[in-house]
Amino acid sequence: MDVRTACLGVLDRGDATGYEIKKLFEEGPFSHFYEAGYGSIYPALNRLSEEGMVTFTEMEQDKRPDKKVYSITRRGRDELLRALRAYPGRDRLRSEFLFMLTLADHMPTEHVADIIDERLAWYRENIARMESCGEAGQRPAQDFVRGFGLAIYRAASAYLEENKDAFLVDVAPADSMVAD
Amino acid sequence: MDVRTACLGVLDRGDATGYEIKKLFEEGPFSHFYEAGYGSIYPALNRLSEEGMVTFTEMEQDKRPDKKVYSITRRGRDELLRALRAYPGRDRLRSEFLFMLTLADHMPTEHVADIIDERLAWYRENIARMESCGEAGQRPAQDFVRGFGLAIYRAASAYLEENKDAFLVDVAPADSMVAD
DNA sequence: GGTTGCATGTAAATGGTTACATGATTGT
DNA sequence: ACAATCATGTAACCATTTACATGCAACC
Repeated sequence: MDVRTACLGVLDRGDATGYEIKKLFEEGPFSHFYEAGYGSIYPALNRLSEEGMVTFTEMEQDKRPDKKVYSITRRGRDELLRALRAYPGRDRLRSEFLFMLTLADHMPTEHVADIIDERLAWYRENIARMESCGEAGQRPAQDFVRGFGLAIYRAASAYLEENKDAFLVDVAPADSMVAD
Repeated sequence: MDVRTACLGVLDRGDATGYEIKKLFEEGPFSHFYEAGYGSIYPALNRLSEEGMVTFTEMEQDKRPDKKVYSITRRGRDELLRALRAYPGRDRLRSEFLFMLTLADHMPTEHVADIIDERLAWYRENIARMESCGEAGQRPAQDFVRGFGLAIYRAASAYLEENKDAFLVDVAPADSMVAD
């Protein structure tokens, strides 16, 4: 699923600017399974608009830069529905965090602890954000997916909290390898 | 973390061919947080070897194609250690599955059910594979990361099992939108 | 005076996927 | 007869990241 389709998915929920789409990806209901930068969103919106999948209205604003508010068109919605008839491809995850932990025996124990603590803090923040923003049943689909993300973040942080100390002890003796 | 570094990480555990590295990514202890195809692994190994990060021995085999067994060098290990001194970047996850579920109200309920069931089957397979292969404490780091992956897969499949039916009912009335 | 938020974009570089090419052996 | 496993690679294509460019307002 490329940025193009993801933008159609966002615009299906309501009109938005490129800037807002980015915010939705990083803070809204998509944050835990999607992200994209301006460098891919803006070109995607331009292409979608060339193809007639979206339209936009230019809005002048007071004391703010002009903005383009995008709306999905009939054709865009058809395209989206077509994508929804298929089966989803596999998730693709690339975790530098887990990769590094795999090699924890080559790192000073303190650094391993730092990395895990940082990650725990990140989970806490994200769990809090996801719990607060939009608890009330807006759309069932949204709630279900948010619940899924929460369940995973909670499991991940619980695992780290429960096993972190034992792990650090297990890995600690290998510190000598670093001093080598 | 690009394929280059990931290959160094694998080779740090022991010598391997490009083919074996791919298998480790897709079935071994890296399967739940990394993947790469031959089209990126082979060029990465060639580059690493040009740079002196790895060496290889060509092995002729009976009734099998020749193979190149790669070993990490001193320089390669230094490079790897350098990468481990940094803090990991964020995980990047892109889930077409969750994206589609977000738009479940545009899909026939049966299709949603199919997708969820397929995903549940996938979790079951992977949980089984991860539980069997290498339960015994090989290296603590490996175990810890495997345990993390398992915890997450279990949480994900539990969530789907527990909430799937209610979700399908909640989303069902919107079927009319599809018939539109 | 510096940072953050709003707002849009481009160009180059990176990095990865996909499709192709080859070919023997083993299993169904 | 056909598919899968072992084994290595290239070339074209694609998508995405990163760095850059602009500029005002609000806040600290």
